[in-house]
Amino acid sequence: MVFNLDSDDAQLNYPPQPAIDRIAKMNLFDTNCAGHQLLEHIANKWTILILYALTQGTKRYHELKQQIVGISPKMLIQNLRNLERCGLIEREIYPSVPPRVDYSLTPLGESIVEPLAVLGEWAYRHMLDVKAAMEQYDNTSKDDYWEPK
Amino acid sequence: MVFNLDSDDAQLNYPPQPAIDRIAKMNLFDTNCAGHQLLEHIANKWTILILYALTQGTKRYHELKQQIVGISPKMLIQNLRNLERCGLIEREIYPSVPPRVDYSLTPLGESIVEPLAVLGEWAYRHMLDVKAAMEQYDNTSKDDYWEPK
DNA sequence: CTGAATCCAGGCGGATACTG
DNA sequence: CAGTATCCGCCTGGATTCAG
Repeated sequence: MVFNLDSDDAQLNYPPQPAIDRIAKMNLFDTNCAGHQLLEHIANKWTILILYALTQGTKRYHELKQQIVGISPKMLIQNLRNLERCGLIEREIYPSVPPRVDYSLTPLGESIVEPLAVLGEWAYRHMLDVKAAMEQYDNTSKDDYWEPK
Repeated sequence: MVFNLDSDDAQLNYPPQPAIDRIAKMNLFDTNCAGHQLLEHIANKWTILILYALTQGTKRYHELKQQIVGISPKMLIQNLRNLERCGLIEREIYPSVPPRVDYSLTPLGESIVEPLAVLGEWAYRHMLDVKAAMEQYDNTSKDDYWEPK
């Protein structure tokens, strides 16, 4: 097998090392580890959805607001700022009237698209399994497992 | 190309379709979509760390509490219950004195290990880039971009 | 149109003490 | 040991309004 060293992501899954070993090598449990803190930034609902939206290309503020149903302007801006601060997205301002602001992924931002896509696909493919499990849990646990006060 | 239908994960990355196309096919932006709600459950710091820990095998309550630095008993139990409800982990009770409770991944839970490992590796490999970006952002933005109140 | 600012309720989440 | 229960600060995050 030949590694393409130009692509960071390409060699990520090869050689196919067990996930347990790969995880064990990272000290993500350490609060002081930068990777731990980075995970905290990424691991939230809105951030992930914003990155999903931006994989489709450059978008304006109101386009994002429209696509990401239910997000408030405050949360949208807050997460956009956060992503910009992390260097994952870029903010470009066009000094026109009315103003126009474009958001797009940086190269670093594009590098996280693949991992997030994998995660999203897992959610999409197993959502019914999880839904069924939750319903069963809610039914059984109430009756013969634990009384709900 | 031959798909191994026995393995869910095996066919996830093949054929190598662009992430943008794969994401576009999922309506994860729809709040009503079960996949969207599932993402909300997964996308939080503690849940991910718990799943990371359990990839190393069955663990007891206090082992998890010890490994996941900084988690309070309340958050640990809350996230464990949540994961159990989603069908990702299993809780086994040994009626002994003192009591012993083992937590382990279900087959469904094991299926998410790989996506999470990919995400963790991304965080680990790019944490310095992000850290540098954040520092630069904090320095420049304060002076010549926006005054901090 | 793109935000900033303010207000405010709800809930997240930590600390602690306690139970089986 | 493995949680539960309670208190409570504070921060999230929504709604709304206003500004450039």
